[in-house]
Amino acid sequence: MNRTLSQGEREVSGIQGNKTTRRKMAAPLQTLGVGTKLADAAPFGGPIYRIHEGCIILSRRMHHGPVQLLDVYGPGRIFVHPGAPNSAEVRIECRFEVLLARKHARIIHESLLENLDRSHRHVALLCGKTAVQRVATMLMDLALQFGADPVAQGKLLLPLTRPEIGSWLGLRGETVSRIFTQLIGQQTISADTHRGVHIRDWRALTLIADGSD
Amino acid sequence: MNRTLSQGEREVSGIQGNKTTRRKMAAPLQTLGVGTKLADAAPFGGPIYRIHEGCIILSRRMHHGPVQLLDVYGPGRIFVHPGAPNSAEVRIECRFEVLLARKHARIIHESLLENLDRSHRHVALLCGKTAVQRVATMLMDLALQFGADPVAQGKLLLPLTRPEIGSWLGLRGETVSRIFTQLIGQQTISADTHRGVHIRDWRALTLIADGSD
DNA sequence: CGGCTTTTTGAACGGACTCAAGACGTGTGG
DNA sequence: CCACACGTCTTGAGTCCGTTCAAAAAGCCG
Repeated sequence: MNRTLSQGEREVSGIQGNKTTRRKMAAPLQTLGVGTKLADAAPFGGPIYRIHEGCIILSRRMHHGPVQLLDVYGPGRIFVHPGAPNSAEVRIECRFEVLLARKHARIIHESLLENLDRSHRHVALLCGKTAVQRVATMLMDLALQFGADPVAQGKLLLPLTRPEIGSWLGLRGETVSRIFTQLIGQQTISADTHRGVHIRDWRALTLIADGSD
Repeated sequence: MNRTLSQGEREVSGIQGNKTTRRKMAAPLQTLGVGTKLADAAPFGGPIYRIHEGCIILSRRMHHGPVQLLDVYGPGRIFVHPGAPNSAEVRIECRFEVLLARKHARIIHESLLENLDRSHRHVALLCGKTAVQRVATMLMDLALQFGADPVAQGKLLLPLTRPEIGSWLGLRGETVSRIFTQLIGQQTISADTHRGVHIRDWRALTLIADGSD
C-alpha cells in the first residue's frame, strides 16, 4: 500500500544519456534520501519534479522566527520549487522524474493550477473549520495521497510530527495530540505507533471533516 | 490615485480586429462593469486577464453554505480563472487585456507562481497572525495594489464590506469593525466614510502587521 | 422624512492556547 | 536483556482572543 523507504533499485540517480533512445521512453528516475534539503531555485526558473514515490514537504521561514509548513507532496504530485523564502525537504525517500519547462509546459501549467486550488482549499480550511474538522480533513488528504486504501482500512505512516501537523493546520501540537486521542477514543482511527495510523471508519471521518455532528 | 468607476472611454469592449496592425501594439482593452460575474471556465482552459484598472474578487462556494473569499485582484495582477467551485466578480469597474495561453506562456507561468506564493503568504497569515495583524496586513496589501501612495497618506477605497474582509482574513465582520475603530483610535488610519480609508502612519501599520508591540 | 442595509458596540461564552508536568518510545551502552 | 537518557507525545488547569447573539447607531437612497 504505502511506499516504504528501502527497496531494490535505489541510486538510479544521475542523468543517464537518453538522447538517442526512442521517444516517449520512461524518463530516468532520480532518488533523494530522507532529510535532503532541495536548494531554492533562481526566481521562476527552478527545477520541476514529478514525484513517483516518497514525500516532500514545503515550508517557509517567516519574518520573525517560526517556520510555516505549507504543503505535503506525495506520489503523483508535481512539485515546482518556489523562490527565496521557501524551503523543501524530503521526508520519505523520494523517487522522482525531472520535468523540463519547455517540453512539459501543459502538464506544468495544469499542476500549478491544481496546487493553487489546493492552497485555496487550505485557506478555506483555516478560515472555516474547527480543530477536529481540520485534523480529519488532513488525515483523509494524506491517506489519499499516500495510497492508504479507503475501503481496506489501509495503514498510513504520517510523515509529520505533531507540531508540524499543527503548523500546517494552524494549530498547536498539543491540540493535534488531543484530537488524535479523541478520534481514537471514538473508534474513528487507531494507532499502533505515534506515526502509524489506521483509518477505521472512513465515513465517520468525512462526516467529521464536513462538520456533520 | 485610485481609479474611480466612471471615466471617459468605457464600452471599448468587444474584439477589435487588430491582426494587420504593427506588432507589439497595445492590446485592445475590454471593460466590465461592477457586479459582473465572470463565468467559470472549462477545466484548465479558462480565459486569462491582465488587469489594467479596477478590481476583481475571487471567491468559492463552500460545501455547506458559506462563501469563502480567496483573493482580491488589482491593477497589474494577472487573473487566471480557476475551475468549477470558484467564482469571480468585478468590484470596481474593470479594464483589462486578454492574454492568450500560447503567446504569453512565460508571463502566465510566472504570475501563476506569484499567485501561488500569495496564497501561501495568506496561509501563513491565517496560521500565525492575530486579528489586528491580519487587518493591518490586509490594509497594506490593498493600499499597495490600488496605488495609495505610502508616503502621501493616500486614500484607499475598500472594495469589500466588513463581513467580506472578515471572510478573507478568517474573522467575523464584527471583529474587523472593532479593529478598524481601534486603529482609528490610535491614529494609525482614519476614515471619512465606511469604505474610504486614509493610512496616516504607514510605519506603525507595518509594525502592527509584524506583531511588534 | 421613512425604510433599508451596513456598521458599530456591548456582554457572555467558548475553543484553542499557554505553561507545566508526566508518560511513552526509541535508541544507546553496559 | 535490561537500565538509562533523550526526544516526542500526552494530559491537565487556567487564560485569552475571537465568537456569538442582540440591540443600537450610522449611512444610503427613495
